[in-house]
Amino acid sequence: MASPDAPATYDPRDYPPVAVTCDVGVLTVLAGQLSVLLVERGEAPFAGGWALPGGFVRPDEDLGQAARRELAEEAGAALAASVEHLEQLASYGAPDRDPRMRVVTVAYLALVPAPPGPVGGGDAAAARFWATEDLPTLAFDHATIVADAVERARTALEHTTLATSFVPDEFTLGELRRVYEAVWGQRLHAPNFHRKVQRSEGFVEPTGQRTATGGRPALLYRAGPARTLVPPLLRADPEGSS
Amino acid sequence: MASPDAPATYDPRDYPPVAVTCDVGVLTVLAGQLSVLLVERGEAPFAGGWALPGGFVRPDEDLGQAARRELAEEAGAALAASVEHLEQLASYGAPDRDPRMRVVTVAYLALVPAPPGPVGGGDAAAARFWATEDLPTLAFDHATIVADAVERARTALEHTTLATSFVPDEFTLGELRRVYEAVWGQRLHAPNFHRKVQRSEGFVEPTGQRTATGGRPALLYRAGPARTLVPPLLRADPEGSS
DNA sequence: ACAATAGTGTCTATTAGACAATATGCG
DNA sequence: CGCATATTGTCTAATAGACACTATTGT
Repeated sequence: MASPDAPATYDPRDYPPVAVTCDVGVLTVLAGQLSVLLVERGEAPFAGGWALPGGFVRPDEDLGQAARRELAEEAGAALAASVEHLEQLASYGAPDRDPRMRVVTVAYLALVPAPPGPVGGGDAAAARFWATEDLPTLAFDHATIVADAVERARTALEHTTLATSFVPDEFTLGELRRVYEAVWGQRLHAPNFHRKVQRSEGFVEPTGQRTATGGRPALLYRAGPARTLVPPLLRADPEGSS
Repeated sequence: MASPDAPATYDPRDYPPVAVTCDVGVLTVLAGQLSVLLVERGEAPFAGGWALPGGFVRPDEDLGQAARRELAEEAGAALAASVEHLEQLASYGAPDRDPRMRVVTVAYLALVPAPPGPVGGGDAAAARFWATEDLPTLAFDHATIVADAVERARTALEHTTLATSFVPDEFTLGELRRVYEAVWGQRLHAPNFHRKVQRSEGFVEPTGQRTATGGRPALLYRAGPARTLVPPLLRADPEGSS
């Protein structure tokens, strides 16, 4: 780790202190909109502003553990328990990203099904989901982190089965399709989507049950064992090729 | 960042110190083998062992800058200058990953063309490329980081034009195909590869020049403006779908 | 009947993957 | 020539994308 013959002046103990935090971008699909969980800050800096849930990593805790703990503390145990997927997103460490001191944050991406009621129960003064298309001003560099989280989610849906993390245990293919439509921001052709999902080995498994939702009852499915989608489900036009 | 009402005991200044480092996995294709640059450690822990180039992030430096600086210091300016692509890979922060103290490392992935001569010129006692299939025992958790870097490179070649980072400015499609074969560890059908590359808008541009290499002279190409590959170039069997 | 959602059939243009064949250098 | 590598032609099975159509509920 230490450069083998770094000058003695670079003993880390001589450095100005560095803090390491974890921030979590919790995404869900709410009312047809890809949404992210934000908490209202109670203290400076950015007191009263909105930020991602997160906080300092404790001495004996791994980074992923810290992300889960902070999520439970700030957004409530119920929401933390509903997290179906948690992965590391990226780290952000611009020297001036926190006015108090040097802080490097390791950001995580979490996916949850739409919560049944209002979120809360955590320490934060307020916690709610915001449509990613209509965000308030965010503290620190959290707008960048959210943008990166959204982009990661978009590509994850192409190559993995993670879309099932946005729906309840049992779901219809229509619900799954609406997840794709919300995350990608584009309409999908229902009949073709139906077949492509079923052709992807291990993506979904029928339960045998049906639901009624105002039209013809739909078959219910469960997430299958596959984690990657072969072949991938590609967006029509990701954003140009260059 | 700070949990709005975290107990006062979690002021970061009270914590045992945390250090932040950057480690760089420099990949290249050497002698038909996907290879990674390792440096021999001069000091404890793991003195005499092999590790990724890297070191402590300095107070006023961004994470990516630290990665570039450490690379130049430990592997020589020539190699650092040949880096055609540098991206953040992931962060590693298990509490006991460094025996000296709590160290969180932000790992970067760099891609370079095969170096013309031996690497070196840096501070490290020794620096050389090792085939990723035949690595020595690595210090810290660097074996995990290398494995993640290799996996990232494999999928990057499917969806991006980054394969061109492994070859010189001007190259033949045969050289490009051999990069894919080395990184993916599988043979590719030359005629079909040739056409798929040319059909991918903006992947490569002909220079008009030719080379002779023992067979029919090949046309030389340059990297095109595209950064993403549409359609993607998919591996035959990535590793199963589940 | 009509609206609404689910699901199937089928056609066509495109593509992937395999193989054959040709091109052009070297000894 | 014979060998090696590059490049083009072409065929076939599979796929994507579009559209028409049928199915099953509630009002």
